[in-house]
Amino acid sequence: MQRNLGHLLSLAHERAERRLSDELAAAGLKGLAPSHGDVLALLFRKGEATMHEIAAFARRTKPTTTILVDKLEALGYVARVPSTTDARSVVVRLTPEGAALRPAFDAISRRFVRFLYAGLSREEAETLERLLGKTLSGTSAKRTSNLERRRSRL
Amino acid sequence: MQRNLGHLLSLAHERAERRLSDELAAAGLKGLAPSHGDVLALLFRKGEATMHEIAAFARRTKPTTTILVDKLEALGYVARVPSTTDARSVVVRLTPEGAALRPAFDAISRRFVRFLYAGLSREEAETLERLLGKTLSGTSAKRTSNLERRRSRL
DNA sequence: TGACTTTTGTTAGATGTCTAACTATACTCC
DNA sequence: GGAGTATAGTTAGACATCTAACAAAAGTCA
Repeated sequence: MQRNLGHLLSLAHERAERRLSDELAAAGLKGLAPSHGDVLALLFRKGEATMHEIAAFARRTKPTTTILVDKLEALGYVARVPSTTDARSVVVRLTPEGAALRPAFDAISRRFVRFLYAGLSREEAETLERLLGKTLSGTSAKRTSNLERRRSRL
Repeated sequence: MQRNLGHLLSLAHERAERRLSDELAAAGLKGLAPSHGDVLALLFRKGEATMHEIAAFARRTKPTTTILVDKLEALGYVARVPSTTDARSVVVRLTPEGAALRPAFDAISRRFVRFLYAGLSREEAETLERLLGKTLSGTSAKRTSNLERRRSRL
């Protein structure tokens, strides 16, 4: 049990998460977790997104997404706007304060990638990604489909 | 950001955790999380352990370990016994009920390993482990040392 | 058109996790 | 041997996360 794949996966994942949290904190975004970063990353890319889209992108459940966006909204980085095309739907947009985070975020992202791949040659990195991808195939990789799976059991 | 190592690591880790939770639930241990499994795994191996040893093995903080053991104790699987050699210390032992879980645990463990390595040849598995290990080196891998690091900053 | 189902998002409650702070015991060293 | 430091665990409080249950709007279809 000591050096198997499960253990290595845990270690690697925890290491990555912690690094990201530390980077976020160092950038003055002390309260933010990696998940909040995912939300912002999507908004930087798309400008705006519904709760549903954010949940799918960040691979979190809808309740979790609600809380994630609540926090970003409380911090003034995003705003909820009612959708004009679907009254059930909420559109989340970056505020000017949120948009201003982009340069810091891009820097964090670059440093994080450098951190992750440190010590690996390009070929090793590709092999690692390929093999990791291989273990993933065969199972649904999206959180959403996990939810569906569970639901469909009933 | 979409197919990088960080993302793959998240997916692989979440997939593994979920599988383990599902296995635990399927074995009738519905309330138990993978961390509880780590505690039990150590006790199966060593018979008994202090809170400190459990924390190190499971790579959780001491408060988390307290709560983990609280739950296992409430479920009747372990018991806290005061240490005879160190009055500060607590020794955690398996109860007969806890010891009875062992066969089910071993089965889960075997199935989990099979699940993790499914689709990988032996050579691929070794390569994956080696590369994953390589990304890990250079950073402290133990949770405990993270705590130390933080403390020593002050 | 109206009933049934699906989808969107929130609320409620639980849980594992963390940091900070505390108590109590053990260790160190002059 | 007593003061200062280190170590073992717990408590308190916060937070991200999940499942279950809900409200409201949209889609489906006879």
